[in-house]
Amino acid sequence: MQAEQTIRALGALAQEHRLAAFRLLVQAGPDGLAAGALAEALNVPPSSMSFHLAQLANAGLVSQRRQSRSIIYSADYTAMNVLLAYLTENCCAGSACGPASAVDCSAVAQEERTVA
Amino acid sequence: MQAEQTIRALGALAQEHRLAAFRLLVQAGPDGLAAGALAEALNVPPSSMSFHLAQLANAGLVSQRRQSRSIIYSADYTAMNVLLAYLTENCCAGSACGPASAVDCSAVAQEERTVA
DNA sequence: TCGATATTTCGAGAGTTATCGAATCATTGG
DNA sequence: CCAATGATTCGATAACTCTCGAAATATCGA
Repeated sequence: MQAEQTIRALGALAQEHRLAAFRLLVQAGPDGLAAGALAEALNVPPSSMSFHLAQLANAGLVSQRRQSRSIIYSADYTAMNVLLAYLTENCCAGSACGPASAVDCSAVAQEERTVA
Repeated sequence: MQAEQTIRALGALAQEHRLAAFRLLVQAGPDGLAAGALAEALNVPPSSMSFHLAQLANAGLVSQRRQSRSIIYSADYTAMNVLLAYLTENCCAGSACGPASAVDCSAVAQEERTVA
């Protein structure tokens, strides 16, 4: 069941510090960032950061590797793509969802535009 | 502050019943579905369904309108696109975004650095 | 107006999540 | 081996989320 995995990923990202950490990791690229660096950047105590990183890892959104004394985290792009693919499919209901930017599902919603 | 809104949307979708409900609403299109129909389809008591629909509405992912005795919910594609756009931008950060995915983050480079 | 139907609000209980200091574990340099 | 460094686990607490029955609200049909 794909929804299971999707829910875990969504839940993992649905938190201020975790979303911020993931963003930093995405920007950092494959080199990743150490747990401590993330904690400092986000101004979160190490134990709290560790808790959040564990959630992200559990959701499969980040991977970790030890480098000397540090533990380096890096974003798992594949997992993120799986998530985006699921949401895109379930957002666009089979119709076209702009592959180039994922920002034009609007065309699908006939005139249901409730101008947010 | 875009991250705020993103977190609310992610949190709203990060729940079995709500993700399922949203999926059904997306499939239903602009016509939407009544609260009761969703409750029945998902096998969830009406009061529970109401709770979840309120969360989705609060996150701006669905809109509601009364039609006679029923209250019809429908997916807000725009909100979903905003969410996807945010995730896409924060997923791709300049590097290629996975191949075998329905999402093609290609052109979306690193133009984040905007969140407060 | 009354009764039936569709939904929401309220309230209580159970469960989960977030926080963070202290203790613990792992690795390295000397 | 020992001290220092970087990170995690533990434990307690607070805060939030989910669940769902009962009561309240809104609408319709007769």
